[in-house]
Amino acid sequence: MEDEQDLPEQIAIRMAKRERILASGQDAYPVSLPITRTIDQVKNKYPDLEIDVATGDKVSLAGRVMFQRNTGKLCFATLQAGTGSRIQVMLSLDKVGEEKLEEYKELVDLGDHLFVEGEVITSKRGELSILVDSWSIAAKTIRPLPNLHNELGEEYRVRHRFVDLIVRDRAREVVQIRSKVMQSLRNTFTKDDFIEVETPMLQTIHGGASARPFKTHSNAFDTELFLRIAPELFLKRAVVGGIDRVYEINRNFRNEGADRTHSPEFAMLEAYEAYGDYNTMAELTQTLIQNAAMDVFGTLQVQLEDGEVNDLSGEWARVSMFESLSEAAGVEITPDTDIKVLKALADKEGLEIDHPLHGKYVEELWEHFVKGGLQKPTFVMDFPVDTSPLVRDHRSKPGVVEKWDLYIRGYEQATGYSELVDPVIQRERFVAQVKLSAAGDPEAMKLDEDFLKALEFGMPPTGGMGMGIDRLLMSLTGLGIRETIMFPLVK
RNA sequence: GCGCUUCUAGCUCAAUCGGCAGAGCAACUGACUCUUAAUCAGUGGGUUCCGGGUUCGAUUCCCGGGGAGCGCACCA
Repeated sequence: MEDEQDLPEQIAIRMAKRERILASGQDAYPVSLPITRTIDQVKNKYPDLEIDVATGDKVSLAGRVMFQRNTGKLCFATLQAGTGSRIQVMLSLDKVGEEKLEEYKELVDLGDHLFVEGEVITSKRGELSILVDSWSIAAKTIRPLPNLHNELGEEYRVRHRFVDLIVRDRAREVVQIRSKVMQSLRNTFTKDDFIEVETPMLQTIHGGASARPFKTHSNAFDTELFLRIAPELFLKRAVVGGIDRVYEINRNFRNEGADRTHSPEFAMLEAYEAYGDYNTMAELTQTLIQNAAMDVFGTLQVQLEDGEVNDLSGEWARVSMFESLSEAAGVEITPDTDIKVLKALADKEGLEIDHPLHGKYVEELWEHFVKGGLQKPTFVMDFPVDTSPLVRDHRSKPGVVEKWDLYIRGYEQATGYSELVDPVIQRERFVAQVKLSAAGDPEAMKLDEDFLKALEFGMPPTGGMGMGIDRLLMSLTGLGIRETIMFPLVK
């Protein structure tokens, strides 16, 4: 650290206090403290004491000083636990003595962790308090907390999430909600006999999705490696190996733009079920999300940040992509519709699409005409074949594949397939992707020989689904993605 | 990647048609044994994001760079 002269005033003063504590033979950062109670335990034990009561109950506890009200001979402070619950402590001249009271006033700042021993009482105003017999510093804070009476700025919140978590209840709450949602998802899977695995994040060939990857280099293998854009191809290898019900919740990395709904690293859930198909995966997905809402909020009418309600109840609608598009566009559009007709329609609607694939036009037109109107949870079924290289052809409808996307409040929330398991067709699809890649599409998939070899050993009929965890949190809270991720990337 | 907006004290924000940079909270000194955003009196605290230019003088105007926010594009 720089010279004390150069430090901001408040930091220099606190550094000096730290020195004073150490010089007096005390510890500014003791390794352990004889704590007998948490703040929550005390509050739960005495929910409604009368005014001015002395319980005779001696406790010792610690917390962060959030408010201080120092007077001549009786000082008040509010301690906060990690849970956010708070309790008042009182230091009086007759209990702690003149020397320790002075020392308290001189050395203890807002933000410090304070340890106190004393009796549980209520003040003359009726507030549950600890009447302190003795105190010591539990951890000295060098930097001042921000002012608690204004909202923190957006950038400060994200760059100093540790401070945000101290001062803002909602920040702590979101962390807890996220943890509970993860737990609920895992419970649902466990009840359904799925097992959780972890597959490689460093890959020699990236696959399983259409996206630009992050590249890195292995010194040991002297080779280029990619951070995974999806776990899909490894989870399918697991299914080939007989892990019939398998899922993974872990991070994916995509070298794309970041905005309110996209983060370069994001948590992804993928699940595969042998002898399932895209219908059973739709049911599973609905169950996962509804269970999460019930487990975390106790309701399927989820209250969002802006006051709106996200209604997740009932059986979720299923609509066909081509049918819903035809209806909204007012013209019949099928997999056989000439691509020139699609291009003309796109031009007429002011869409700038320049892509060789028929399916790309269908998807873009669908997003233009239909997507925004899908507020209630809706499975959009049966996608174009040429944009879905890992999905099997529809069992009865020609020209489409058995794939759905789940939309909630206009956002893509999850996707599900009847997986393509025919190694010959899968090879053809990869070859088509390689041609796109050669034609300059940076997101086209690469041909993965090892994955094809796995399919050649026989993959059972399988349903698969993938869901963005951060997106799920957004649907359940109405927050932006950077608020659902505790430490989002900032430059 | 492109466009618009923004960056001032520890935090949240004012102000300047280009002329000594302000407030609230926080901090410091003092008073106060029932406060709770304690109160009262007083005090200090700034590379106005960085670099260059114009100017007697730039925090303000211009150019370049950086961070952030919003919109568009791409994507989940």
